[in-house]
Amino acid sequence: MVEVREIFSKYGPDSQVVVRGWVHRVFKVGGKIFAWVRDPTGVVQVVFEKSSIPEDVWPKVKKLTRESSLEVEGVVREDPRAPGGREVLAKNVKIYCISPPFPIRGKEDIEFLLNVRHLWLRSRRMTAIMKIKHTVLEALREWLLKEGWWEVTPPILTCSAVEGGATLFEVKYFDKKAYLSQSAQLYLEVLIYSLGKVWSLTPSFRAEKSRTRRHLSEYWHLEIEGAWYDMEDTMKVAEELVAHAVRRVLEERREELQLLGRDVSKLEPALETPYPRITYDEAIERLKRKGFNIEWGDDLGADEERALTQDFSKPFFVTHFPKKIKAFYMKLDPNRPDVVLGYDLLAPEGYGEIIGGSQREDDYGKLLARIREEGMDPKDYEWYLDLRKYGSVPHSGFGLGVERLVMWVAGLDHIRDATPFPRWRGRIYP
RNA sequence: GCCGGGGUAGCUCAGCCGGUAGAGCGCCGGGCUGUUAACCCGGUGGUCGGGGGUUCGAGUCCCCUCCCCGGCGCCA
Repeated sequence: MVEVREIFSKYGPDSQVVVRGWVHRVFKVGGKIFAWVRDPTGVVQVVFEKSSIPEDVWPKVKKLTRESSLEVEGVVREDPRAPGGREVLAKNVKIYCISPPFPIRGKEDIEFLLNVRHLWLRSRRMTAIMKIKHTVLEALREWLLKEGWWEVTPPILTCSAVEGGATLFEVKYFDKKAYLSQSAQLYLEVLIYSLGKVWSLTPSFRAEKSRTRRHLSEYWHLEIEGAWYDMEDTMKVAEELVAHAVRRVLEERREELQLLGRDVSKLEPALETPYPRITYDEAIERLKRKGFNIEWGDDLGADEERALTQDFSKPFFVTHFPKKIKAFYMKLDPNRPDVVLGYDLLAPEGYGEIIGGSQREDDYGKLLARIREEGMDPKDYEWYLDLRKYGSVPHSGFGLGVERLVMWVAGLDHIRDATPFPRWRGRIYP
């Protein structure tokens, strides 16, 4: 058994090969049948000639359809008329399954494709994206393990909110109510007291009916938390981590990026760290100069974020946001208590936020005050507040949206394609 | 939640001032020994998203409703 890719590298003309896979496309021309056979590594043209295969096999080959599965035994030969310059002349074939007419032929609209997502995922485009995501995930893990971060496993079923109750998915938990995790952060904060530097990769859930191309209801969330880390320390982690992932993709997924039409020169500046840093104050100034009607204290909307990304050719940080637009757990800047020691990392080319992080409030009294200020019930955060009583230390962390990162790296125009089975705006099928 | 666009054959769509449903592709049959979205001939194809109303007559006009897509907000 050989991989299709190997026919174009390792196995030259006249090699005897056996390949198996799926019929990507089939053309029937008189006494010849051309089938493009796809496996996970590529596509090769297989030629069936009436005289080249056993007589009893021919009628079955005539029935081949798109996405039929088969195993072909044949000889490699060169032919300029074949895609890629090589093809396999079939000597024999075992057909596993003749498919009924395949519903996807390339002109379908997005709604239809989403309903047949289970079949659409076989496309070369989706395959390329999934391979890129694989490499991104591998790179993220590789970097963190190399740098001594402990991988931990926080719960998905949780008792409390992190980002606000309105966006929680509620589930039945025996005779109680529980919620699907929106973030592992609070649990990671628990674990730094024993492990110091921790990270996790988990699904996170947000019940917002977001109608944007940058939001999923279920997404893969990579979060880190480090004891004794201040804001700047974790910003360094963030930029090195992202740069490493981009480096890995550029090294290992060139072919896939090319298939997607991704301009890799747009990615190369991200290899070099540090990434630029601007404060929220400066962002507002820049936006005012660009003609935006925005005041200090306003959150950065999609248009504003997009406009800022035009000023940079690589990811960049925006830091020190007003406290009223950020979460309660962020530490206030001791020199300027109206802003937090928090940051976003925005990807260029209009992609925007891929990481959000901060130094955490480590003072019991101040954290309690912030919880009350936000109108939340301190009772729900008793265990979290405990962390500030028993050996509290300065600490910081961030969350990275894996699909956001993949979307930017792969140059996708919608986040739903950065995950095989997108859950967003209520979609749950297939 | 708000704003905009849409739902007609398996798929992509057309359907004018209301007059009784169309094309291309697919599929089926036939032909073709180099196809690259093959081609040629013949055949097949419909709860016009759902409900109600106006009308002699509704895909078309009106009301209600469901679903999908794009944008905003929220965030990673």
